[in-house]
Amino acid sequence: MFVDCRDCPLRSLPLFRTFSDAEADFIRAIKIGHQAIAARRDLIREGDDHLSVYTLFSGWAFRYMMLDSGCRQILDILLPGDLVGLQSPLTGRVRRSVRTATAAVVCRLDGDALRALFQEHPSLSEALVTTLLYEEQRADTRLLLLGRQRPTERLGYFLLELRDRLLGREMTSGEAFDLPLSYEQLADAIGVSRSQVGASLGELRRRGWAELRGGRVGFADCDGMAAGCGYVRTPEQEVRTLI
Amino acid sequence: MFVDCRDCPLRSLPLFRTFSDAEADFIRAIKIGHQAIAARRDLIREGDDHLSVYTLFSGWAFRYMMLDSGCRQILDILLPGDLVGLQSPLTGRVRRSVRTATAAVVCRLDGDALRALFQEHPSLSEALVTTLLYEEQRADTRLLLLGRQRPTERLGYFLLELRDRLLGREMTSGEAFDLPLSYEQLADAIGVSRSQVGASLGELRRRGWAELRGGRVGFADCDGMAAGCGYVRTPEQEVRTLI
DNA sequence: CGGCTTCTTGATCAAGGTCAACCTTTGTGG
DNA sequence: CCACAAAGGTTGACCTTGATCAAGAAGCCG
Repeated sequence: MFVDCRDCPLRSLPLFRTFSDAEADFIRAIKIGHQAIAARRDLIREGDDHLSVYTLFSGWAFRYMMLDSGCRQILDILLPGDLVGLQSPLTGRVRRSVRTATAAVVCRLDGDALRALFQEHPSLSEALVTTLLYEEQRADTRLLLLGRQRPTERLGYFLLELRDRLLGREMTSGEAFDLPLSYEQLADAIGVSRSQVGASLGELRRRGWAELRGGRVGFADCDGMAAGCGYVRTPEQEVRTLI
Repeated sequence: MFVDCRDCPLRSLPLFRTFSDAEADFIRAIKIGHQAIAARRDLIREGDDHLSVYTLFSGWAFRYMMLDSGCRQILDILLPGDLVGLQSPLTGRVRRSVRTATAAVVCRLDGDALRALFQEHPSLSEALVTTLLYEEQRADTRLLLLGRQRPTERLGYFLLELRDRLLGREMTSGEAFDLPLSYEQLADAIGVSRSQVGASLGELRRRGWAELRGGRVGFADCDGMAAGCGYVRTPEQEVRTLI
């Protein structure tokens, strides 16, 4: 499978910045090709030193870190359009891994050639910095969540944030979406135990906010849930650049 | 007080990337001037929409977020050389605040003019992206810490990371340093309660790793402490750019 | 296709961890 | 000398965890 960047269905989403022809040509030139990956496979392993950069084209994945004790912390959920592994070519070895949650397709880019972006496409590098700053904002919010929120609020926030990100990618209407994550993965993402995930899901249901059944989350009262979980929508639109 | 960027004592630290003459001229041109700030003052307040960007010149500060409940989470400690508030001019309004811990001096830059950096200094924008990716790595580690570590390890990790960052700035010999943070601020930084900070400090002392007395941390066994707290030194050298 | 294994969900429970509140001590500056 | 802030410790109440188990779903293999 080879999808020309011009025809990339992600690119037409209003979520992503529009490219100039020169920028599109550049990205197409450093694109190596698409690559299909099965579910639950590591795309990048801690300590890897390779130079590839990927864009998630379809499917779900997540970045994570492990402790020696075997504990895992999921740092972020990756959705289509997200850039994966930019660290390697720029900062060298990285201490985190990336794993698919579902079967996925990635668009593989030549990491070394990507560095020419800064020399040749200033607007694109500004957009990249803006995207990174936006990611930083999301990371800060996750930090607040893990440091100062109760399990139920963490889970509620997590689900609401996912919903908004999926809305931007037109992957949900907003009422419900398929959540391809197990209890254990949810637990590792919000920093609680598996049993706590069960209890928190029960509480979300009891309050009439949301429900997880058969791998699908349904939202009954987003506004109430957002208020109860301290969720504030951060507009993602027109901020992200798709490389 | 006005310090010419060429004479900036921070710039000569091996921690920071060396600048070309053209880059130094550019930074000097967008520098508005130094500004002294008292301890415990907000430099940036949540929701502010101003266009200034700062570099912390001397003193300690921290980024933080508040919840409606009044809970605070300290997101990161800012040390001399750190860039503050880059988000505002690029992404617009931000949801976090920056407060000084000690009396501090900041170097104020024209945020709008800073955007010309991408057009005019490609190497500098690559260095900036690398610095942001390095910050992301630190944020990921804090996430792991908050999600999956016990209070004592969180505190130990926090202190070891601070020590390494101060070493890079030649602000400590490595044996001890002044820590201008209250118990409450430590608690807000590592996501535990004040009483837990006391208990954790006691445990660090009991294990013969480190001790906090009179606002000064002393390290007795860094290697043992690093092993016990899961700390892995991430070399900060030659990664950071000082704008 | 059927039977086997493995994984996931969802619950319960005791053990242990954490918090907010309170108090005393220490140190600082007026 | 006093007022005030922070350090440092204690307590009971509450929350979270890890273990365990049973039922169901999903995947694998002959």
